[in-house]
Amino acid sequence: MRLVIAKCSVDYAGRLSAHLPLAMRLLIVKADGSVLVHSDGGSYKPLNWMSPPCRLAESGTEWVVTGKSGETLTVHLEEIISDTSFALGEDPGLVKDGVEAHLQELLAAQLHVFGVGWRLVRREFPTAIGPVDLMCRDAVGISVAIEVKRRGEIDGVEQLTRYLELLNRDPLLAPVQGIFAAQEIRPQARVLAEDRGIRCVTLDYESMRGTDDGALRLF
Amino acid sequence: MRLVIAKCSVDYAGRLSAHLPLAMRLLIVKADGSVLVHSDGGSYKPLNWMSPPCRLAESGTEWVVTGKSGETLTVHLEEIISDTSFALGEDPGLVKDGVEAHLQELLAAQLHVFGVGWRLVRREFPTAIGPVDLMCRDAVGISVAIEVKRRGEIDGVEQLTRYLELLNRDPLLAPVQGIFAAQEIRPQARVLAEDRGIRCVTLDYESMRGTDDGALRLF
DNA sequence: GAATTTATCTCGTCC
DNA sequence: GGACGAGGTAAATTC
Repeated sequence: MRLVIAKCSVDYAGRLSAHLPLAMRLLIVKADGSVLVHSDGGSYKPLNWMSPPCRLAESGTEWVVTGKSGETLTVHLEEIISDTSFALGEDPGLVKDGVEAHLQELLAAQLHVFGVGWRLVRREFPTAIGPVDLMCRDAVGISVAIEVKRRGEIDGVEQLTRYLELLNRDPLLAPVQGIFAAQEIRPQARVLAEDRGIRCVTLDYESMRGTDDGALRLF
Repeated sequence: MRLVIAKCSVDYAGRLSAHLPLAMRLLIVKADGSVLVHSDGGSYKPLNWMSPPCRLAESGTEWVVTGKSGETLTVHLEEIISDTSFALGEDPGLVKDGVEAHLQELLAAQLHVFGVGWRLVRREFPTAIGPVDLMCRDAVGISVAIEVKRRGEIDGVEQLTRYLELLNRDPLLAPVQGIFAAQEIRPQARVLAEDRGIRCVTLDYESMRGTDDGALRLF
């Protein structure tokens, strides 16, 4: 990664034409050749940029970055304050705790959506064939295994069915009921689930976020 | 603007939770307090960031950036390779020649949308009060001044009126007709233009792009 | 791999 | 100031 602080003007010609008048800016040249032009404000979006794949041709005080489709970013360097390079290496990348995990978390805190008196046994309840998303007991103490999905499809019903079959062999747990909970449940999945005695619950993510217990209401 | 090259791990907690494992990265702290975490690849989008307005609290090897709604970006610095600051000053900002310039370009190549036998005299035809977007001659040699806008409003009609008034004083050009061409022409602007004998033409940008002469089909 | 949906969207414009 | 839509959208997910 190369960082250049310089007084420069920049022109872009591609889908649109854009021009940046002469000013002091940060130029970033990444390992893949992409170039970002940042000012000292605004959002994370650069004032101007060239996305990879692209090629940087440097000649004197002019950089010409050419993109895959022929679009060009031209940088005229007037005065270079700093020009440094660093070897950063590969980045392991961002890990997002996505929606499914969050839904599971919200549900664990709001078991009352299934009925009063329910209590959580544990999240990610371990079994020999994988963890059950939520293991609970209802008001009268019946075990309930809940499979949480963002989109409820047949695969998810099959998965829950396998868990239920296994769990029902355990005399300490049996009988175990099943709930298939998802933001959206496909008709075929619903038919299959109900045919197998599995209750289907569609979840309203937004309202669950809004009516949570407060600990999750930070944002 | 402060640039830090450091081995760091980053956590974001806001609308979603996200984590960046330990790796060497570029940290940018802008004048408005916003923070960007960039790797040496990917797009112009940072791996993680905090948008202004926000507040950076630095304590030892930990940065905690808190956003307006309470969301936080936490950076754990393991090893700092470089830490430099620069005064960049205000940026004059991006000038997009975007659609208007492109429309002018397309129109110049497709004068037949006005009528057969038209020819272009020149684009950006200079006058004492500014350039006329397109100066043409129609099939019988009458001069036509065309004002091109993305959105046709009264201002544009006034502008064209001033040009026409000036151009019509030139015996080599007069009489000069006017055309007000825009993707969308506001009713008031249309009324004013037609009242002054200026022809209004609405342009279909997409179809003009689609039927261009090929030279413009680079992107 | 193409099409569709999402986004800590950003950014402008209109009302 | 909020609502609405486009974006050099980019990126993830579904088909």
